[in-house]
Amino acid sequence: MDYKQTLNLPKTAFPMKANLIHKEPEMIAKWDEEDLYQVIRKTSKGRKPYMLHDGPPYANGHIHMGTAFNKVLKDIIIKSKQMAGFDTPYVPGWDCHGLPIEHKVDGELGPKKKEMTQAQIRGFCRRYAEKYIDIQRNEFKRLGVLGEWDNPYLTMNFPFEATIVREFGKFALNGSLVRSKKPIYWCTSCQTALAEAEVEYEAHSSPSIFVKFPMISDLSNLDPLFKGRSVSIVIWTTTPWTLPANLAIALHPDFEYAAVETDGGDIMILAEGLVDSCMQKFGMEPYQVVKRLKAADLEHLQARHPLYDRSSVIVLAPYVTLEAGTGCVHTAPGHGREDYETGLEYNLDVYSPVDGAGRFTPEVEFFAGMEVFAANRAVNDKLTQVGALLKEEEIIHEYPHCWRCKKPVIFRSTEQWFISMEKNGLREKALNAIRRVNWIPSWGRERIYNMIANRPDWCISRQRSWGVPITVFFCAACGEVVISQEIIDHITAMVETSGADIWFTASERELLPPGTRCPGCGSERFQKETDILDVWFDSGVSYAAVMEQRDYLNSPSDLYLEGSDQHRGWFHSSLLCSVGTRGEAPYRNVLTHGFVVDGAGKAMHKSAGNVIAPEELIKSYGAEILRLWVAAEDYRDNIRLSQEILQRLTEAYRRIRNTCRYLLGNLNDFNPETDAVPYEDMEELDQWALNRLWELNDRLLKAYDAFEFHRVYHNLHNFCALDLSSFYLDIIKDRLYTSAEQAAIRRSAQTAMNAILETLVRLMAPILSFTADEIWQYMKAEDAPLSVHADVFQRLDDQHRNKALAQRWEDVVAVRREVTKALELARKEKTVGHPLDAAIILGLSPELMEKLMRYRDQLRSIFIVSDVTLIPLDELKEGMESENLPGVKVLVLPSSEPKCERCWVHDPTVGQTPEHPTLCNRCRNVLSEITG
RNA sequence: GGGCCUAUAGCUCAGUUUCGGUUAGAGCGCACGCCUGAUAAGCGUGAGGUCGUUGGUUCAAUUCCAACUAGGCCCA
Repeated sequence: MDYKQTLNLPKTAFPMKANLIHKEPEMIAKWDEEDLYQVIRKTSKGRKPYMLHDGPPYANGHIHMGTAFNKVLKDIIIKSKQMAGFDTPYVPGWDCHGLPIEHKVDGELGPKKKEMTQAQIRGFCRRYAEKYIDIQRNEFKRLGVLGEWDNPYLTMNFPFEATIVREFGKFALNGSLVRSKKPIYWCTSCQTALAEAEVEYEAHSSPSIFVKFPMISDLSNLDPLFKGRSVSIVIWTTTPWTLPANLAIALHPDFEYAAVETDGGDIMILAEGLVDSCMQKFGMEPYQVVKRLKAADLEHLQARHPLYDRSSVIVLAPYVTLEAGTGCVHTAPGHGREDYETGLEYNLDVYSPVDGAGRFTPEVEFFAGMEVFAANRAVNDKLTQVGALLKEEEIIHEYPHCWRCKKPVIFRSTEQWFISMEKNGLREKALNAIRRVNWIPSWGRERIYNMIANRPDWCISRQRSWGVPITVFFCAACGEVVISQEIIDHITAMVETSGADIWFTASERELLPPGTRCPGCGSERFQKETDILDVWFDSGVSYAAVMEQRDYLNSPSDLYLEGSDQHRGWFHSSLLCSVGTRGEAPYRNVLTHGFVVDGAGKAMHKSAGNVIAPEELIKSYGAEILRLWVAAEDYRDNIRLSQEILQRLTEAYRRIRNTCRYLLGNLNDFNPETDAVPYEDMEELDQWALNRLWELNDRLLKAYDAFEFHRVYHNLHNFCALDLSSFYLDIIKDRLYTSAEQAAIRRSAQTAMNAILETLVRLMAPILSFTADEIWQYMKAEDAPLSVHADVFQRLDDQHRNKALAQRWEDVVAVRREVTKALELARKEKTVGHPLDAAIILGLSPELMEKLMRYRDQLRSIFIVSDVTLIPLDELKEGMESENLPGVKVLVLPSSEPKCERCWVHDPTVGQTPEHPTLCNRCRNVLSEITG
C-alpha cells in the first residue's frame, strides 16, 4: 500500500512562481473592470476621512525612480489608512503649465513658432501635456497605485485655471501684490526674456577694465593722512556697458583693504591681497601701502561715478572674491542677480536704462541709443577721456548665450509682479503657521522655517506663454493699474468656461465688465498685462482647486507627502498661498522622504550611468518588488537602489509568498465556519502561534500608523521566515500530514494557520498589493469583499495575547536551539541524517527540568526527532554541553527503533499490527479511522 | 560659501534616544551540510562589524560634544 496517499499533504492551485511581470497587468485590468477604487469609496462612505493631497508631478517625460517611489509611498499610506478604518479618497494630479513644456514645444515648432499666435502655441503645449499625462497615468497605474485615475486634477483644467485667477485676485486685492523691477536674462536679438534653463554658457571675449571711482566721503576720520588727498576706489568689470547703471561698489565684509599711494601722490583703495598684481598691471610701480582698512569702516561711504554727477555707495557683499579684479566689485542692481540682491539690501534703485532691443534709453548721457555691446568701446573711450580708466584688456570667459539664436544675452531689468512678504505680514503669518504644522521628520520645520524667514518677495511674473495670465489691466491713458473684485469675478467666470486662453484671444473690452472706467482718469481704454504666473503659484493653490472644491474632499489636508526638495517647492508655495488667503497652512502633517540614490549612495545621473528606470525594474522584477523596495527602505535618509538590493528583496518576496502558499495548501480542506477549534481547546503550540500573531499585528499596525513601513517589511519577513517557516510550520507538519483530516489536533493547527493567513494577507496588502489580492482570491471567505483592498485590518482578540504562555515557550525554544545544534554535530559525524532518525537524551538542570516536564510528550514533535528522554543533568555523562544555555546537555543517538513508513518516526510500535507491518500504532489508528 | 540632513556586518534594518556601563542584534546573501511529503521549495550550522575618521568630556562612548571626511536635498 502506498501510505503517502493517506497523508494530508498541502494542496493548492496558488502558484509558487509569482510570474509578476505577466500577472500584474492582469490584476490591474481586473481592478479596472471591477472599478475597485469606486467600490472602496462606496464601502467606506461615512467613515472618518483621511485626506492625503497629491502633489502634482510635472507632465513632462516618463516617470523616474523618484516619482515612482513617491507615488508608491502615497499608495501605501492611502491603502493602510483605508484599511485602518478611514475613508481615504485619492485624487492624483498633474502640474501642466510652465517653461519646460513650452521649451519642448518651442523646440518642436522651430521657426514656425514666429508665425503662430500665443493661443496656437498654447494649444500645442496643452496637447503635449495631455500626452504625458496619459503616459504617466499608465506608468503610475502599472505600479499598482489605486486612485481616481479617470478624474485626476490638472492645473490646466478650466476650473483649476479659474481658481488660479480667483486666488491670484485675492492677493491682488488685499494689497500683497506689488510691482517693481528685477533683472532677468534678456536676448536683445529675439527681444525676449529667457529663463535660467534657456541660457547656454559659451566662451565669449569681453573687455576687462579697471576703473577709478573718486571718493566723495572724507576718510580723514579713519586716518589723518587722507586729509586733503585725492583718494579713489578701483573697480574691475568685464561689462563696461553696465557702468552707466553703476550705483554701488561692493566689498567683502571679511577682507582687508589697502590704501596705496602711487608715484604721482594719488591714493587708491583695493583689496590688500590684490595690490601687488594690480599695481604691476597698472604700471604704477613703485607704490606704497599707506594704510590698511577694514571693509566695515568703508561701508556706506560715497564714491563719485566717473562719468556722471551722482554717487556710488560702498556696500558689503559676501560673494566678492579675490580670484580676479580688485576686491571692489562694480555693482549695477539693474544688470545682475547678485547686484540686485545687494541693491535690495541697501535700498538701491533697480536702474536699468536699456530697452528691449538692447539700446540705451535717451536719458543716458553720451550713449543714448547705442547698442550695449557696441557701447563697450564708447564707454571705455569716455573713461579714458576723463582719466578714470587704469587698464583695459581682453579676456575670454564663459558667458550666457541665448539657446535659440546663440547670441550673447544681457541682464536687463523689467517691471515684474511680486507677492510681498511684508506688506500683509505674510512672512510672519507663514512662520507662525509653520509652528502649528507637524513635520515628519521634525527637522522639516527648521528647514522650511529658515527658508521662509530669509526669502525675498515672491516674484510671480514670467514673460512666457504657457501659463495662467496675471489678470491685471493698465489704463491706456494714464498707466494706472486697474484691478477690482468685479473684474476678477468677470474674468474668473470667463476662464471657468473657456480656459485661460480667453485672456490671449479676447480683447480688453471683452475681458472687462461692461462700462469699466479707469478710477484715476476715467478712461475706457485699457491694456492687459502680458506676463503669466509662476507655475509654483498654480500648484500652490491646488488645495483650493481640488481639496476645497470636490465635495468628497476637504481642506486643510491631513497630509502632504513629497521629497525633501519640496520644502523649497510645493510645501513652500502652498504655504504662502494658503496663509496669504486663508491665514492657515493647507496641511496638518507634512511627511518628507529623501532622494533615490545608487548602491554607493550617489545621486542618479544620466552622465554617471547609474540610473535605474522604473520601467526596466518592472520588466525584470515586477512592480511588486518595486513596492517592496519602497517599503523596505527607511525613507527619512537617502533611498538606495541597486541590483543587489533588488535581488535581496526578490528573495524576501519569495519567502513571504511561499509561506502564504504553504498556509493556503494546508487550509485546503479547512472550513473555518465548521472546522475551527475554540481557543481554549487548541493545542498550546497553536495558541503560541496566535500570541505571536497578535504581537505581530499590534506591532505592524503601530508601524503603519507611524509611517514606518520598513518596520512593517522587516517584521513581516521575520515572522514568515522565523516564527512560521523555521519553527511553527516545521513542527506542525507532522500533525497536519499524518493525522486524520478531521482530527482535533489537526483542526487546531489549521485554526491557527487560518487566523495567520487572514491576518497576514491584510497586513501585507498596502505594500504587496498584487500578491495580497492574489492570495485573497484563493481564500474561501464566503461573504468577503471582492478585494482585500476593500477590507480592513483585523483587531485580534486580546485573549490571544498570552504573555505567560509566551514566557513558558521561551524556555522550550531555547532548549530547541541547543538540540538543533547537537543534531548538526551528529550530522557532521554521520551519526544521523534526517532529524527523525535521531533519538535525543536531554540532561536538564532541576530548574529546566521543571519547566520542560509540562511539555514532555510534545518535545518529540517540537524537536522533530523520534524520541526524547529527559534525565537529570548530572546523570548524563556524554553529549553536547551548551555554551549559551547553562543546565542543558544534549546526547544525540541514532534511533534503535524501526521507522514507520507513513510518518517516518522511529517507534517501537512499528510492526505490531500484522495488516500494516510497517506502521506505528499512531498511523495504524489513523488509518482505521480513515477507512472506517 | 550658507541652510537642513545622513553615516552600525556584502545588502536591508534593530539597538544605545528620558539613565553613556558586562561578549553590538535580526533577516537576507555567502560557506558548509541535511532533506526530497512546501521541491526552480523546506531545514540546520557557521564565518562576517576597530558602530565613517580624529580629537574632547568621563572611571567608562557606537551612544554626549567638536572638527574633519564622504554623501544627499535646497540656496548662493
